[in-house]
Amino acid sequence: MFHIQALQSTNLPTPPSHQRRHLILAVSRPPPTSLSAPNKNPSIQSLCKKGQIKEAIHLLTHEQNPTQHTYELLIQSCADQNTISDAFSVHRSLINNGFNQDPFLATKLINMYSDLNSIHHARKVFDEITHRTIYVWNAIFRALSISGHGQDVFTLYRQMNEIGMPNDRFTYTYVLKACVVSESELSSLCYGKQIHAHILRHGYETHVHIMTTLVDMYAKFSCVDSSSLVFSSMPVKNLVSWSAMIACFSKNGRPLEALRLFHDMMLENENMLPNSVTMVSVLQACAAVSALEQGKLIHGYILRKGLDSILPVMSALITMYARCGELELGKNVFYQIDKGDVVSWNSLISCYGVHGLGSEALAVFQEMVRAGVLPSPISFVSVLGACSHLGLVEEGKSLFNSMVKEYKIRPAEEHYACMVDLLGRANRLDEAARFIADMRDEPGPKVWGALLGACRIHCNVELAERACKWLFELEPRNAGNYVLLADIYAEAKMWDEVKRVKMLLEARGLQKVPGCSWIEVNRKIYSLRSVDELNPQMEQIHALLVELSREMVEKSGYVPEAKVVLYDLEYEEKQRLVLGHSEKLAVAFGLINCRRGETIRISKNLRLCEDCHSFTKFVSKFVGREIIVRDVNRIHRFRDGECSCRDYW
DNA sequence: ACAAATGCCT
Repeated sequence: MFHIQALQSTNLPTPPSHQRRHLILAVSRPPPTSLSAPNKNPSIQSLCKKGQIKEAIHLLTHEQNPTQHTYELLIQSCADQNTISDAFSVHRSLINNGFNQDPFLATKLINMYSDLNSIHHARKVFDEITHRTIYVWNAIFRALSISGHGQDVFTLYRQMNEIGMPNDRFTYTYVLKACVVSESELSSLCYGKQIHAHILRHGYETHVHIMTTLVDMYAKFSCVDSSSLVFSSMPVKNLVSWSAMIACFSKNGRPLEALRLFHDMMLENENMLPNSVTMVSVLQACAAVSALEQGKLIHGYILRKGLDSILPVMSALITMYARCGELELGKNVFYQIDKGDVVSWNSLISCYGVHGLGSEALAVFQEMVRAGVLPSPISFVSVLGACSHLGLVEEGKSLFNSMVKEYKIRPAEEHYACMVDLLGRANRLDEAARFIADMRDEPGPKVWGALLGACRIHCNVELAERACKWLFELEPRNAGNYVLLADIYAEAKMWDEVKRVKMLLEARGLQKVPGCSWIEVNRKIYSLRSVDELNPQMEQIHALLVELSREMVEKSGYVPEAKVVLYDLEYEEKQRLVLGHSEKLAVAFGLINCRRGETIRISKNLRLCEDCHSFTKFVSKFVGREIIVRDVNRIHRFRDGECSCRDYW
């Protein structure tokens, strides 16, 4: 028997060079056959099961003949206990006992290191094993995908095909995952499409797992129609497939289709009961369209099925109520939670955030810290947003510092963007620009976008141009940036520049995202767009708007603000275009169709424009109704000619 | 004998 003394190195299982010769000898020895029954070392086994990994390792050092099964248990235990130093001890011992070329254990080791977030060591195991079974290949694909090393997966996948190693059904799911997490977005979608072709060529087009992963892959690239095509082509769909497709619609700005699909699922499959994951996506769709009645029905279902003990469901409920304008209902859900996690706390913080209650959001953040819940990066995004809304520059700066110093959270681009927004909104644009210049990381599109947004508020043409120089480079296909710049030029009456930006937009084949508003009437949800010919009431809606507008100008002093339209058009023409904004259509639709006295609840996919804001204020007084509009950021509650945002949004 | 798909808070 070969005896190799235990290695001293603490972080690497690789032996020093003078021992390699022994190792090679060890390698050439066939792995010990497990003639010995597994219960030969019952104590290691039982210690592993109890999670006492340190004690198990101690016994291992005295064990004369550890078997493959012993190591399997030890490796699993290390992964469960999350102790990497113990993992190294086990790995070293395994090498010393001649198991380092055992593919079964290599698979286990790769998975273990992956679970311990140590992709480097997982890769080392893979590189050093010479006999790579399909399990070993799949394990490294899984590990690389989870750790975000998509490019490495593609490289290895190509190697695997070159040496003629056949893929199996597991390979495809991992490689598709790699596309989603990969570093460079565009090339990954190309890869995804290629893998899709491989999958069809190998006859997996009916495989539920693989097809569902494909649906999700396209969803993550916002290729909603591709997801939908794959989904429709599936001869067999299970709950996960349906949930993936519903989530795809919810996450990609098509909430109505998410809700429709959910209802189709329930109708077509009597025995397919939605689970908590399905419910979360459906709640997100309700939130997106402010479908309060639908949301309440779902809430009832959740209670009946006992899904109200599941934190993600509760967090989604809180958000749904808040985004529908029902702060109190959202709070109630939060206080029904037994023991919340950081996500449910974040939900409550953002609950106050969308209602523009910055001080309350800050207070909840402090309460969360006092309750001993560690704030997450997202907690800071929310709370910095609150500071920005309140104009609390110093408070925001100190929170940012404590995030880095106290909580050791490395600022992500979102956090930098929050700071730029904070400074920019407070009309400290120069300081914001200096903050960007002093950043430790390369400023990305979110940061420049925040600066551009602030420039719009304060009409700073020069700085806006500087931000756009970067933005047009970093995300040339984001139409929103062009529109914002054109808005700023229009505000400054620089019509030639407005035209120039418009032409640039067209030359690049881009269109601004069309405005869309949603409204729920009698538990049915309607969407309205300015170019909508489908709504049978469109003529009635237009007539009402013209009449309202005229009467409010005469009787209550409403002044239409046509400046929000980019083009250098005649005033009358601008008026006509502005009256066609989707939220005004929705207001009129609500006035026509909602019961008297009922609150009109509208949601919109973009930011509320100034004229619509002013118009809705006047309408609320003129017709004596409460109107709640949620735009991308926040709630506007219009009552008696006033808005809850106090004209600051 | 080993391995897979959907979701909460920005």
